[in-house]
Amino acid sequence: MTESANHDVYFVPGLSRGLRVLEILGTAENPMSLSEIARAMDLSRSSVFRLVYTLRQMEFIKEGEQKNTYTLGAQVLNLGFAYLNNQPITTIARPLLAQLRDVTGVSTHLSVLEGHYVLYLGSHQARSGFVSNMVTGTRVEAYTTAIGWCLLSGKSDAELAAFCKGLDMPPITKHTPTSFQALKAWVDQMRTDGFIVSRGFREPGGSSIAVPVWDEAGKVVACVNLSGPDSGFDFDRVEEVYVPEIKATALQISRELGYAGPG
Amino acid sequence: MTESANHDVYFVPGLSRGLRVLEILGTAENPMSLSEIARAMDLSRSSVFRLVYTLRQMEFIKEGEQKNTYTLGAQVLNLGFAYLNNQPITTIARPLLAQLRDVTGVSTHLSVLEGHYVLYLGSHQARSGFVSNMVTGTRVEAYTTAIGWCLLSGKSDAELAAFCKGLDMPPITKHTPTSFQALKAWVDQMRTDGFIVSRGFREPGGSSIAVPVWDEAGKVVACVNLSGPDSGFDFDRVEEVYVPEIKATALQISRELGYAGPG
DNA sequence: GCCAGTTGTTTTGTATATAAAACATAAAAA
DNA sequence: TTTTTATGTTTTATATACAAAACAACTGGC
Repeated sequence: MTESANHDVYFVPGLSRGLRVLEILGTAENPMSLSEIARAMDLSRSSVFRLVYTLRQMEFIKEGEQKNTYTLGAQVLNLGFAYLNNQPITTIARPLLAQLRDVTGVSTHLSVLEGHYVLYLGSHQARSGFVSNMVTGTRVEAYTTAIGWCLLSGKSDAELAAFCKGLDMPPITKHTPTSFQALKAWVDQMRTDGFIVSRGFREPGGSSIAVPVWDEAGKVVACVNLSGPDSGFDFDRVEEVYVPEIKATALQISRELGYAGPG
Repeated sequence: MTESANHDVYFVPGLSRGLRVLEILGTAENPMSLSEIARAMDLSRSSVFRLVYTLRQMEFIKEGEQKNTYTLGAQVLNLGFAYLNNQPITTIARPLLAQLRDVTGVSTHLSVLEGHYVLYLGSHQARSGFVSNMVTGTRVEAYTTAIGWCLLSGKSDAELAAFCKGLDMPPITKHTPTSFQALKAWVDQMRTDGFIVSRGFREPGGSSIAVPVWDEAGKVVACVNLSGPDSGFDFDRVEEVYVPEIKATALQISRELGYAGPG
């Protein structure tokens, strides 16, 4: 992230800086002026001028309402959705997740592991009641949620240890694992049960059920989950209805990915 | 788009090329090798090597399944959703569109005008029946759809003429306007009625109802629409139920944007 | 085995992207 | 008003990003 560390021979500063301009405009909630960007990046105005000039010509940024201010342009949306569409799993899963939502009446989500984070690729919100604030593109620290443990269940113990190495794990709730051993305990439970039910593990009052999706090599590549506020969950139905339904959906997605193993 | 035309003094080639790498990887359906990218861009391998090196360090691209191949990285998703979140209208509209979907039982969409295209910012799909393939990020030529005419209804005739200038308008269906005059006729109808009903104007068998959203300056900034296959539409209810409901939703969004004009 | 073609990587002289400084304009302060 | 401060833009000497060429590693064909 820090640019000053990148003194590699092959580094292209113009590109790196331009992308940082986009990131900064993305996190800012208001359009920024050229000088503001320059200050935020600790770069000369003349350099930022050229970056902005280039980005504007490529329509990756556009002028804000005020003159001489800039926001992200629609072009970046194209890239974002190109990314999603390049993940074949999203198009496979979309109708199946909608179906699962309709059958259960609970919000459904598809997510993958990206580095140390759970990345939500798609959601179908419940028709009524409170809806989850997890929308496509959201990121959550994997070690803090049942969905994360589900996604980690495909890793070997060695890989899991590597995953934890250098990761500091502050607790979010009293259920949060704060060490490799604690995390492994959750992951082990997931491995043996084949699913995991979270009751307020990450958000007090919020529950979810997570199940893994496998690819043709038998690897865990994604996670399907139901989630919502406790009030929207019928806990009597969890084991008999929800779990079989979500497992069936996850298996169908896995099958369409080429998974040939057991359900 | 073509790079060779950009010999401006202020242009930053490294940035422009890097973004083109992302665009190319976005449109490719398979991960690409360094050499493939170089050929697609008509650039030396050594230059692409440096671009790829930089993009990889910034996690804007990542290695594909095969070695020495690359795909878009999750970082571009961040940018895409940062763009969406920077559009305050999306967060305002989301719950209202979901509500409208529930009331009418038909898929609802929010869209804006981006250049000559209608850009879909958000959708809530119908619970049953066929669902529209319009998902967030989709683009459609504005002149071809009722939604486009709705978004254009805020422009003056002069602006509309400028919009048409240099735009070639091949017909998609027999309803497609192929000239400024024909387009203006549709837009005029939209202006007087305050809504527009499309029956197969763009897609045979597909219908939609579109209504504009205004901002605090009274400008048309977005369009709310219901759409679905004819089979899912109850045409008897259009004028009495659908139109009032969608108008109410659009007005509420407009109000939350600060619009103070008449409904 | 050999050879030819293709790939990713490294080197290097030179064209050029760059940041400081100068400039122009506008807004704020005195 | 004049002065000061901040902003976007242009210039320019210099540091450096670049493309060609050379290289190493791999591939497929014979």
